[in-house]
Amino acid sequence: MPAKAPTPKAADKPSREIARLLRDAINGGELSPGAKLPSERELAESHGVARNTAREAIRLLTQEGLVQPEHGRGVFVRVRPKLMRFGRRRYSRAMRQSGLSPFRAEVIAQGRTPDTECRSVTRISAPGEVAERLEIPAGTDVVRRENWYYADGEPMQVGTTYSPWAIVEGSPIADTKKMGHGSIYGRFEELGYPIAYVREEISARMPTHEEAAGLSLPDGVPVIDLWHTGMDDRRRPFEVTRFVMRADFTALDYDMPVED
Amino acid sequence: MPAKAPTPKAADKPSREIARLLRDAINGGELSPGAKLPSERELAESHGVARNTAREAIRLLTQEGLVQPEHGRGVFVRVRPKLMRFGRRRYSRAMRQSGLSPFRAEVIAQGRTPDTECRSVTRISAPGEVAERLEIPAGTDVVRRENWYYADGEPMQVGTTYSPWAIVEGSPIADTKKMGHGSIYGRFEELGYPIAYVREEISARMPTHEEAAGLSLPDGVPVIDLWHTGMDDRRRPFEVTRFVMRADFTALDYDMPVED
DNA sequence: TGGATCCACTGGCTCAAGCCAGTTGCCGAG
DNA sequence: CTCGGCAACTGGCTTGAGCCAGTGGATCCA
Repeated sequence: MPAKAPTPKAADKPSREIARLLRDAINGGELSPGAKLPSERELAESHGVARNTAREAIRLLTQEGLVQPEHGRGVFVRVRPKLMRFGRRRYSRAMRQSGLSPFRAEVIAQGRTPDTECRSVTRISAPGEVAERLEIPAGTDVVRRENWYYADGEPMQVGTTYSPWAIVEGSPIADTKKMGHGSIYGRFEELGYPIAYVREEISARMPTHEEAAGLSLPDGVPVIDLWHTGMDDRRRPFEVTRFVMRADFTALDYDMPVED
Repeated sequence: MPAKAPTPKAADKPSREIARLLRDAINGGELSPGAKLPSERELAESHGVARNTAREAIRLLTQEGLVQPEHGRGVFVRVRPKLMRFGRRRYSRAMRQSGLSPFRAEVIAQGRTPDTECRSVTRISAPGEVAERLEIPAGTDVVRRENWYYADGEPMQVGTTYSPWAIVEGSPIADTKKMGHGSIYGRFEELGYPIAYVREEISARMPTHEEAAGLSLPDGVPVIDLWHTGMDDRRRPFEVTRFVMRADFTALDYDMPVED
């Protein structure tokens, strides 16, 4: 009869218990987005634990992306941004010249202001993962363009585009920073490479330090890592872009018919 | 001439410095995948810091997914699993009856053993995000099937499928656990809903506690959150599935023609 | 030989204390 | 009234200590 379970409650570790209480308060609406949590010291005192333990609870919630500490100000319930839906991830030839990339279109649709910046254009020898996708020998010369995409001034994604030097030599693609992403396929068409197929390979991971810093990512936000390959009507790849996107702002939609 | 920069090295916080050293050792190959790191106490002593500080360094690397602590054994360099590429995410009618889902195909291609388990089949009223996608009023009765997917016994993804009760009533879909995922579209076709279009909406995020526990996710691994909607030839949705997948094992490939 | 036990080792978690570094509002000098 | 500086907050990070809970090899007993 003594047994071992008078308290099935299992009274979790204090840090997890505090995290649970706060999580419930957030999900239950008692703490709404943007609200300030009690300070670490207050939490510690009110729960009768050391400050480190309260801190650990907050760390857990931060990792879950529920909450965001701001040095000197406090800990705030994260405002969940609307996901940017890069709607129906289909590519139409019309987009080719329009200069309206899926990114710009979506940002404008959300009533925000898009901005794109080409940070660098360089000629390098192709890294393995690029060469593979371009179906060229590793080490072949390629042009690398690094583009940053902003919404209301906040960086949202980085796209690094590679094209074989042999194809783009002499074209503005090879040396000009000023070139909207949307119109780039027009340039390729002039070069004899009309865009006809695209392939996208998607994975997700935690950002590296550099990415987290560059994209001003809060803790606990993963990135979507998307390799985009553009191919001509004979399925010859002529351009690959690696996008690194904030996962908390990004959703990708694909829509496709089922084949026979 | 005195200026302010005799030490541009900036001597980072000790925990970050230790993390950096370990990271370099891992990336540089001195510590190869599967290798055991020095214990927390050793690290602390050899760097002249408190154990907590060494611990913090390891926490950083864990969050980056570089390293995995195992209670009672040590901290190990993560073995980066090969991504499972759910190749060319196109759906062919042939798949309809074959019982060979993209998941099973990929796992077998990797020389691993797939397994699928239907954990529950229940009748519930549709949550908002399901109703929206099924284009039915929220609260309408739907059948919910929860499927778990394993490779070599390890859980890789969970798929929760919802279909309107009105459609599947009487069919094995509505009450049988034993039903391969691949063959489900055959059933729907019998019911007058041939699969003709699919839509997939993809985002990524950190897992909830339950998901992390259920999928035995190590710290610092995000999940891919994929809503899959199956539609018939008139674009009427009849089935939606929400997949939650380990991002460290998953890559999704889409291949599509560019429209005019 | 085979099995249970023990112990030295690992990470997990907490405590109490202290100093540093952003942020903000208040208050007093000009 | 304005501006500078201070003080009282906030989180960030470290220390050194202690106990708990898995792991796995050595050891001892039947």
